[in-house]
Amino acid sequence: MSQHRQPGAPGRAGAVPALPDLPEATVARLPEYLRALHNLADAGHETVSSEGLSAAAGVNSAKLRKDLSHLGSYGTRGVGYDVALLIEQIEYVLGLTQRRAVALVGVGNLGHALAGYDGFASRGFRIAALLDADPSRVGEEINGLVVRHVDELPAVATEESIAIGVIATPAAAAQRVADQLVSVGVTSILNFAPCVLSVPEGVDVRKVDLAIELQILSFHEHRKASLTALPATGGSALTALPGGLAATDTQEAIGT
Amino acid sequence: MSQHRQPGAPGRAGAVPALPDLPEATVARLPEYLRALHNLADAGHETVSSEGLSAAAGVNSAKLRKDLSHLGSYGTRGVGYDVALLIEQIEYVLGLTQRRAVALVGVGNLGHALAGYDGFASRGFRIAALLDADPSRVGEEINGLVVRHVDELPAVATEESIAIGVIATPAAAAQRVADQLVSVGVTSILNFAPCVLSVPEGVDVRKVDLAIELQILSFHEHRKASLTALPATGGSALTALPGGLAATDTQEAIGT
DNA sequence: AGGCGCTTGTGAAGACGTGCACAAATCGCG
DNA sequence: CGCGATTTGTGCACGTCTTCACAAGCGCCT
Repeated sequence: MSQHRQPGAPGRAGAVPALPDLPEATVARLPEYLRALHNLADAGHETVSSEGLSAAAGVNSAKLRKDLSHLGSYGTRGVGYDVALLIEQIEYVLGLTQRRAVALVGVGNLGHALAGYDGFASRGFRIAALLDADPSRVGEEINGLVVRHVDELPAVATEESIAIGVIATPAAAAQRVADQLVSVGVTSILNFAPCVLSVPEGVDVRKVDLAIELQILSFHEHRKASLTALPATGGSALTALPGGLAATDTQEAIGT
Repeated sequence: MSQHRQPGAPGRAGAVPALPDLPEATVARLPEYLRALHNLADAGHETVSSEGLSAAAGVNSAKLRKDLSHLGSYGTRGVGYDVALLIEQIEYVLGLTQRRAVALVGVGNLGHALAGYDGFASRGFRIAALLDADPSRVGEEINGLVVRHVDELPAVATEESIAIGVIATPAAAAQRVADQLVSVGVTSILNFAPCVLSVPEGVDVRKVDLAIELQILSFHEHRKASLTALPATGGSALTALPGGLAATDTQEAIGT
C-alpha cells in the first residue's frame, strides 16, 4: 500500500524522477529481453524491430513495445531499437551497472550447484560468499571460494557489501537464515527453501520452488489426460471431487 | 506420509473426474497450500480455517477461499477445512495421485543437484532417468541412477512412461533436447536453460531461470536505493536514462 | 430449541495485465 | 522534395486477478 505518487514530476522532458515505477510484469520480462538482446548483439545485429526482439524473447510484440515504452525507451520508428543502447537502458534500470555481491547460504546439493552456476557471473552478479551452518562443510572450497560458517555473516556482509542473499538450506533452517540476513542489512532474498519466509517490510523475497513447478506441470498433464479421456459427456458440471479417492490410483490413464 | 481415509465422507464416489478448469493463478498457488497443509497435518491439526491456512501459505485469506471454492472444496462454515480431505482434493486436482516419472536431461552442475534433490520424491515425482549428451558422463551413477545417453530417450520413454521432461542443459542444447522430448511424446517440460523453447501446441513448457530471479531482485534493490538517495530535491541532475551511461559504474550509490 | 459467534463462499468493484489496431514518426528512394 | 514502406508508441477494449464486504450456514452453549 505504499504507492507514493510524485506530484509535480513532469516526467517527459528533461529530468526524470529516480526510476520509473514499472509494472511488476514488465520488470519480470526485462531480463528476458536483455538476454535476447545480448544474443542479438553477439550475432552482430545493431538494431532490432519489436517484432524480431519479441520473437527472440518469446512474447507478443505489442507487449514488448509497451514494456519498453514504460522505461521511456527510444526506438526509432521505421527502424527499430538500437541493440546496444537498449541493453544499456535495461541494464541500468535493472541496476546491473554495478556488479552485486551475493551471499549463498546453504551449500548442500542445490547450493553446490548454484555456487558453480556460471549464469550468475555472466549476468552481473558475483557470488561473494558461501556459508553453511554445518561445521563439517565449513572450510570446503568450491569454485575458488571457501565455505565459511553462517555465524560469520555479519563480518562477511561488511567485507563484501552483500546486496542479495540466497537461501539454499533445508526448510527448517530457512527462517533463521533469513532473520540473520535481514539483521545484517540484506534487503533482497532469493529463497529456494520450500517454506514461507516472514520478513519485515521493505525486504523483498522471491521464492523458487522446483517441486512447485513440477506440480503445476502435473496439473496440466492431468487435465490434458482427462480431456482426451472424456469425449463430450457434457452432463455433470462442477463435479464433487469425491471424498474417498485415495485408493483410485492412475485414474486418468484408464481410457476404457 | 500416511494417507488416511476420511471418515464421514459420503461414499458417493464414482462421479466422473471432469476437472474444473481452474484459473492459472489458482493452480500456481495450490502446491503452496498443499505444502502448508502437509505441515499442518504433521503438526496434528485436523482442521484449519482459511485464515490459518492462508497465513501458513503466505497469501490473503479471501484469495485462498476463492481458490478453494474453484475446485468445489467443501469447508464447513464456522469450523474450517478438514486438513486430510483438503490434501486429498488438492493432490487429486494436481494429478499427484499417481507418481509421475520425470526424465532429467543434462547432468551438469545443476542437473546433479536436481538429481539429488529429494523434494521431488517427497512430493509425488520420481526421477526415472538421467540423460546426457556427453559420452564421458554416460555411465556415471548418481543417487542410484545410471546416466544414459540422450539418444536412448525413445527407449527410456517407453520403459519408464516418462510424463515430464526436465532440461538442465546449456542453452545451446536445450532446443534440440526439447525436440527430442516432444518427439517421444512428452508434453510437459520444465526448462532450466536460459533460452526460449519453441514447441508444438499442446506441449506445456515452464521455465525457471535463476539469473532472472536475481535480476528482478536487483531491480528492486536499485529502486530502493534510488528512493532513499533522493529525498526531495526535485532537481536531481542524474537519471533521465541518458544514452551514454556505460562508463558510469555504481551509479545509484551517489547520495550527495 | 433457539440464539450467538465463527467461518465459509461469493457478488461486486476495482486494479492489473494483455492484445488489437491505428495514428504518428522516420527512413530510403526515385 | 515528396511519397510509400516500415515500425514505434499508445488509446481502448477485454479478460484475468485481487480484495472487500457480507449473507448464508454451521456448531456450540444455554
